[in-house]
Amino acid sequence: MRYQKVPDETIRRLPRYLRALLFLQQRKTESISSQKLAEYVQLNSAVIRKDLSHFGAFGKRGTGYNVSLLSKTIRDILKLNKPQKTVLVGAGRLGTAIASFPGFKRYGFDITAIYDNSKAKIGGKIGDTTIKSTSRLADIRRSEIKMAIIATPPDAAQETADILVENGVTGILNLSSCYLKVPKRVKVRTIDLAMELSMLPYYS
Amino acid sequence: MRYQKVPDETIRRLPRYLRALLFLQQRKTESISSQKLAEYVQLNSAVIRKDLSHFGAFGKRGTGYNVSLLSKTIRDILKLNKPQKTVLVGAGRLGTAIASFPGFKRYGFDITAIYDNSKAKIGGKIGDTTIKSTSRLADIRRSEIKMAIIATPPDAAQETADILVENGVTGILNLSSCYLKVPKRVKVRTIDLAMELSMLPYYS
DNA sequence: TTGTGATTGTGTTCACATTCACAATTAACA
DNA sequence: TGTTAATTGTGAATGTGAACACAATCACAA
Ligand SMILES: NC(=O)c1ccc[n+]([C@@H]2O[C@H](COP(=O)([O-])OP(=O)(O)OC[C@H]3O[C@@H](n4cnc5c(N)ncnc54)[C@H](O)[C@@H]3O)[C@@H](O)[C@H]2O)c1
Ligand SMILES: NC(=O)c1ccc[n+]([C@@H]2O[C@H](COP(=O)([O-])OP(=O)(O)OC[C@H]3O[C@@H](n4cnc5c(N)ncnc54)[C@H](O)[C@@H]3O)[C@@H](O)[C@H]2O)c1
Repeated sequence: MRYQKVPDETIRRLPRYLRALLFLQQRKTESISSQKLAEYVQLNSAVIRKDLSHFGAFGKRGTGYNVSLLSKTIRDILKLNKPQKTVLVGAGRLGTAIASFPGFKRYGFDITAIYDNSKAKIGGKIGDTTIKSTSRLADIRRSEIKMAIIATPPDAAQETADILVENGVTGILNLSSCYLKVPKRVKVRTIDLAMELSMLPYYS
Repeated sequence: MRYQKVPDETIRRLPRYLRALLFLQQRKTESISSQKLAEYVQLNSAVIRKDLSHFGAFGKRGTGYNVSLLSKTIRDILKLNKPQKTVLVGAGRLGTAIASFPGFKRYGFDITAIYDNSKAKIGGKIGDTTIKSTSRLADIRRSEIKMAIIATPPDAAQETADILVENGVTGILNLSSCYLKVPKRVKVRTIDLAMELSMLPYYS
């Protein structure tokens, strides 16, 4: 697959399609038109068709897309078919909320390791997973962990990212309020809820 | 101010600038060039200059921008100068993490009301704020609350949004995994952490 | 006052993303 | 088998945002 050719915006939308498709699968819907899917995900139907066409033509004209085929295809594209082992660093309020949220499993993520640097937290458990000391963070090298979630305070985020990247992580969801410097091969998505909230009053 | 004229992307970036400026103010930095600011927020300096130019010319050529003036100006633009009273609906794991996070205050948000529909939670407290029953959610009409954070399960999100909008809310940060239908005058930002994470493996 | 070095503000160009619109294709059915 | 209605896949048109590049401006020093 030629990554260059596919727009970033397309990749960003694929999970939205997948979420809708998983919902439709629960409802035992067998096929769906781009038009109907567009309503679910609040987009123009042409966007959906063009997005999907980057990866081949798996719609049927006159009918639409087969829900389970499309769902499987998108999971393949996004590499979500095999469980993605994921590490969480920072078992604070936000980190704990994330670690105990069952919803990630549905998208193929498995939080198999949790690290924190607080004596009070190390050794404790979230669900079945024991919180380990960040002094052992480099241990992830010997696992198959490629994905990471950073939920530490901002001033610990960069050093955390450095260790993660050194030890095999190629994707980071960064929830701390600062930007990270990483090699080009590593993909970082930074979400600061305070930033997202701060946009809203402007429009009022 | 003519909202139409200013690109949405610009508004989305202003909070990033503000965050960097608040940091610089702590460091007692008096002025900053677009070039330096660009490094902090990981953007091209021309983007910053163009963004700011939509609202006037408050930079000094040869010197850069006055940090505290720019910070105040952006807060004015974003309407963050007066505390924005905010309601949280859904005091679960994510909601509790948000309600107990002190960082929102720095951007002018004040979570003055929390609602949940669980008997076990109603009457409890997060910090100084008592969790109230969603049956009383319409009470927010008599407050000055314009902003809302939805952290309920997805199937309760739409009905929650409807009540919020009916009672004066014009901005919603929606953390539940579904899209909301609201009147055009209401601005919604939907963040589903599972979606954000799902993009990452593609690039690995 | 004049020259110098830095930096803004912005017209222009370029790149990308969205929307339109329709020929091609399929399913259903008479 | 042929006709109809639906829907995809996609070239072309349109819209939007990012990057470039430089004249205008400013601080400051000689
Ligand atoms: N909670 C929110 O609503 C919210 C909103 C916006 C942004 N954030 C950001 O998310 C991050 C986490 O927020 P939170 O509310 O969970 O904070 P928190 O203080 O509750 O949790 C931080 C956790 O990180 C741990 N930690 C500190 N240094 C560490 C290190 N070097 N290595 C590993 N772990 C370390 C702490 O022991 C703690 O458990 C922060 O950067 C915060 O700015 C949070
Ligand atoms: N926790 C995460 O990491 C995470 C990640 C991605 C998405 N989400 C989404 O965020 C939302 C909240 O997640 P969570 O982990 O905090 O869930 P949670 O189950 O811990 O909390 C949900 C809370 O909402 C309350 N609630 C239920 N129905 C309600 C109603 N009608 N009105 C008001 N309150 C109601 C419940 O009593 C509970 O306190 C969910 O939609 C979830 O899909 C969470």
